[in-house]
Amino acid sequence: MGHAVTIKDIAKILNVSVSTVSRALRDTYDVNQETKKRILSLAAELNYKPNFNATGLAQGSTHNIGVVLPFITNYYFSTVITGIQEVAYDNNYNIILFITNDSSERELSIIQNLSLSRLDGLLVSVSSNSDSCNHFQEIIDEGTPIVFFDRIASNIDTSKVMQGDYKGAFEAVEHLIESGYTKIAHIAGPKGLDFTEKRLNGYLDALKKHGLAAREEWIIFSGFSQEYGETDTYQLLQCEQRPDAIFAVNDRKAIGAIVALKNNGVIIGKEIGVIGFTDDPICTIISPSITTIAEPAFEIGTTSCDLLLKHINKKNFNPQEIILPGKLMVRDSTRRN
Amino acid sequence: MGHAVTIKDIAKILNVSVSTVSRALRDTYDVNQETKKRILSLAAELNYKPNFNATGLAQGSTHNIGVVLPFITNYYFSTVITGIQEVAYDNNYNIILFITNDSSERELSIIQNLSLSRLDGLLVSVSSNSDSCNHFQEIIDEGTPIVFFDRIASNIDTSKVMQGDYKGAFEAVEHLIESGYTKIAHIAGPKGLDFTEKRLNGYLDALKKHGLAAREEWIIFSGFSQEYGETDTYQLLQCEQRPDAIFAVNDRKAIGAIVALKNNGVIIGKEIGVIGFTDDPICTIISPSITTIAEPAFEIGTTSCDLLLKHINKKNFNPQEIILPGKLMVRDSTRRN
DNA sequence: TATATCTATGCAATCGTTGCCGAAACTGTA
DNA sequence: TACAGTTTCGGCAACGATTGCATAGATATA
Repeated sequence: MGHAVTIKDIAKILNVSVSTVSRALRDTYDVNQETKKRILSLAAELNYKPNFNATGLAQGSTHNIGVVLPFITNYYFSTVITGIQEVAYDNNYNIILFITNDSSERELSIIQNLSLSRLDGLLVSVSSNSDSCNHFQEIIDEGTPIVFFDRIASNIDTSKVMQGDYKGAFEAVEHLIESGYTKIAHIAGPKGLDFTEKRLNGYLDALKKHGLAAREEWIIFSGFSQEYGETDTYQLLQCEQRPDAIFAVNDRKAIGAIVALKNNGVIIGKEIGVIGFTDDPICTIISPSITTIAEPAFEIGTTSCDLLLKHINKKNFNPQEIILPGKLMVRDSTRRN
Repeated sequence: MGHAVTIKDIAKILNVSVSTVSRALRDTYDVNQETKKRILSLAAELNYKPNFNATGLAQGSTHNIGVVLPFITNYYFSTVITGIQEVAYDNNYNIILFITNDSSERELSIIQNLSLSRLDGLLVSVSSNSDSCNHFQEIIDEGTPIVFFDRIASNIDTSKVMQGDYKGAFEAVEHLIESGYTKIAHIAGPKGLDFTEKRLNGYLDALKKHGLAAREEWIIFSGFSQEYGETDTYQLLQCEQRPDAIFAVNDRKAIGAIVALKNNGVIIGKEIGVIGFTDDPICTIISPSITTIAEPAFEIGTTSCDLLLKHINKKNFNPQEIILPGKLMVRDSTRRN
């Protein structure tokens, strides 16, 4: 109904020019204290809200940032978004959500149809099967900053925020060793993926540091789902040398391991220890509760958004790569009694 | 770098007026087939993207819809959003996310600071402790349509999309009865909440239909969390007449019930059946797996978004209230052997 | 008193697009 | 040939805000 109040309305009522109103509102030019006060109070009274289409047009900035990610239906990503949203809200930015369903085609289509005029910057976690990242480079070249988080495009020169996969894995395995486990298996992610590698290396180096052997049959690469966790575990139970602990690349696979071990009557913790990665809330619900490395999802969101705002506000902000440490959460699945 | 290509650039290159280009691009006015073809192909070649700030300004519409909800870190809401996003994407709308953290103050602050000029419409699920909904009415009065989903503001005359709480509860209890349980308890939500009432009524009516008694001591009102589910269940186990089945108002409380029953050595399914509501993925992970009523979260998202688009596009679209049915998912927690 | 300086404000162009009005250029009809 | 009717298109004024430039009036300086 009616129409939203504009600076013109205020100008007419107060019998001043629109430019005066604009300047008073933005507190940046010389405006008589008295008139400024009148303008501000009338604006408040009329509940004036700037039209962002107009400001966007005039000064080339909207207060929107785009968030592009594979899913939001899991603990990790939804928590990251909550972190992003927190910083964005505090800085008066809005977030526009783009979900790729982890499909590179969808991702490409989203990026290509993106109306950059609507966005001041972009926060992205690339879909797992997208190989080429030229489309991101083009956006950066056109002047819209991008910050990558979690699943990064490593060949693009911009800020990136990741969790400490290597260190987290190292710490996880070291925890197993310190708890007295010595025959430690790893059910890993798909080969070739960045963080599969990093977590694998953390695992290997922890073993090496403590003089433990890494047997090839104890390392299984497969998908990320619970089902893979189960089948991987059944395979481990067939090994000539049966392991006494399992480091899973993520919590879902750890859950699969738990299920498989239970099905085989193995007493978890006592006979075989299990540790995961992520700290999905399920870890505390399932029995036994699962020891895991908590990923700093919320902080990943806040840091990424902070960085992006810096890129937006300082033209030539130097790209940063930030690695946030995980945190060991000790629970029942690695308690020996 | 450079600047995005505009309609003016195209006009200059082709030596036609901007209005002709605009018309050709929008395919709505009379433009010579030949020139239209030239314009379209040049636009494609130059990778022209309309500036939404400008179109928004000119015709008073952005292609943005706002989504206001309490959380996104749970299965239900993140799935709803995924549904919303799906429809929005297909119709070339973007979604801007506002998270209230389930706080009415935050909700109010968000709504009051909303720049309506940036939004064509709003999809909202109100925060649980917000009593007054005047702020929503004001937005509607100013001409921005709102569609409520899940947690609705019942006194506002606009479209609403909900799940079938009453029928779902009815069906859940009937399933228990058909499975041979006769002494059915209900661990409910907080008193006074809309869907606490509806699920309670479904429970009561199903009992009545089958000539079963509803004992007061078998109905416990408390919070929504797993912990409440546990304490409620301990309380039920103390009852003079011990129930042989529990209908939980949601899955989290059902999980609590499972935990409590396990702790007391009760064999779930055989001695006491448990049924939940939502179909959180945890239901299939936990053991025993939990029978539940699946809420149509994704469909709630798509339907709400569909409705909102109708409100946006037809000025006086008649508000509709849509109730989407849940679906019984039978699992181990209600199998008697 | 005349001139320089400053403060406070207005004017008008601009951002990219839409949409109304009307003018050529062309077609068809009498 | 004259006139009406179509097509096709250009001009121009919005939309709401920002901003460089100009200027009126007040004040200070000589």
